[in-house]
Amino acid sequence: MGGHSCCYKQKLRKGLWSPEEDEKLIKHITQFGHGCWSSVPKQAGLQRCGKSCRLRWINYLRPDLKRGTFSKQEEDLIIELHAVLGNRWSKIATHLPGRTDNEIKNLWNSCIKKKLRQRGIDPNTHKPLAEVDGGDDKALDNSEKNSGSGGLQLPVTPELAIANQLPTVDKSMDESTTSKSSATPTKEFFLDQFLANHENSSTCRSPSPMGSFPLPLLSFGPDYSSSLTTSAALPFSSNPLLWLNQTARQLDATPELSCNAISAAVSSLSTSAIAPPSCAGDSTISNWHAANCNNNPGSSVNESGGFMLQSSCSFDSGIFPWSELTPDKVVQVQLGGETEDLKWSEYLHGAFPASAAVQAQSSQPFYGDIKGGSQFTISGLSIWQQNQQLQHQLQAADISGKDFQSVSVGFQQI
DNA sequence: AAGACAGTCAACCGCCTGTGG
DNA sequence: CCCACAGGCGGTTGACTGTCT
Repeated sequence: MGGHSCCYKQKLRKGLWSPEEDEKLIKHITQFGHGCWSSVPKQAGLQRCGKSCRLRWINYLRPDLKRGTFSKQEEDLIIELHAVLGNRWSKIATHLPGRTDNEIKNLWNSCIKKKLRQRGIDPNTHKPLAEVDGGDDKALDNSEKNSGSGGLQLPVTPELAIANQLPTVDKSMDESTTSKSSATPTKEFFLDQFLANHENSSTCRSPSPMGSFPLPLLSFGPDYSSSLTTSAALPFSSNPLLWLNQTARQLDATPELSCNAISAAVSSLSTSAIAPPSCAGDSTISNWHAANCNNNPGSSVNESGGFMLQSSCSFDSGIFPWSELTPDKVVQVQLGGETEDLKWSEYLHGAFPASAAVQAQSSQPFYGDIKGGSQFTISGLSIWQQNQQLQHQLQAADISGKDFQSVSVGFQQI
């Protein structure tokens, strides 16, 4: 695009993608994988730059994408994650299966921000608006500018009020975030651990699907104010995130603090039976693990039992006869004993009842929104899925190895 | 009916980081 | 160490759409 070398060489198309372009890109990637993105447009016969192709694929054409509106649970989760991660949309997106960072970012800017303000909460600091410089728009603008740092911002609690007296929380957070050469475990490391632990713990959940979700105070339901008062006596279990924040802060200040102790505490957070006030019976969190596995699109975990197209199970387990789908081929889909006849084009547009059923069940529409009547066969999709599976297995091994290394170094230095 | 306005969303832009020569 | 390149990310833009007046 614009300033990128891949865009200099020839006149490249910009703007919206045509169905034909989509078709070309899908065909190419499902057959060959994307490999080097900069070579994709050439190989696929597209007058686009590689980055544009990548974006189009990631944000729109990928078969493991959810489409459609966000559920209330997803919105709550985004708010909670934003309170922890700030504007790191890609990180937030990894916790929402089938959602892209772009989608989440758009939702945040167009919708959630407004909702939070209506609730009297500053969307950037997650504090009551009254506390953000009088809560006027000017103050909002200022805080918005500061929000990009992804600082750890939490709702105001008595503990946080104390915590806020300690200096340079966000700064140290940012430094720890950016100075990746530092071998000392950072707050972010523990936050990641924290989140990861909860993702993991959600896979062996107690009967309540939300039983282990640890961010009760980050819920902005009507009982928000009551949680402010009840959390004071139990600094650890009642407000684990705050505890984590403070502990991590102590860690910054006192590196002699045992890393093991922190890790153990973080782990125990995930197993503590904290029931968040506003998320019971939520299916989104049921998919939290799947979100984790969404880093691995080839994974097929969906413990809620719902149909999740994001995962390879949809493609590889033969639920849908992808390889046989053609634009006008009639497909039979069995749902609850009833058989639905539908065309592939309807399939793509999510117009068949199954999509509605699936949507109702899991708040996720089927891969239904490919624009403009793209018509193509998807015979290569399972190949793509397999490639993805392989790639992500390799990546996962690599990442865990790196993590292990950095943790080891961190332990050595403490 | 038509223009104004607001909301949504796909796509672009520019910057940063990692990697390989 | 420097440079070029690719990929990734967050911020922003602009087209489109729906609603209101």
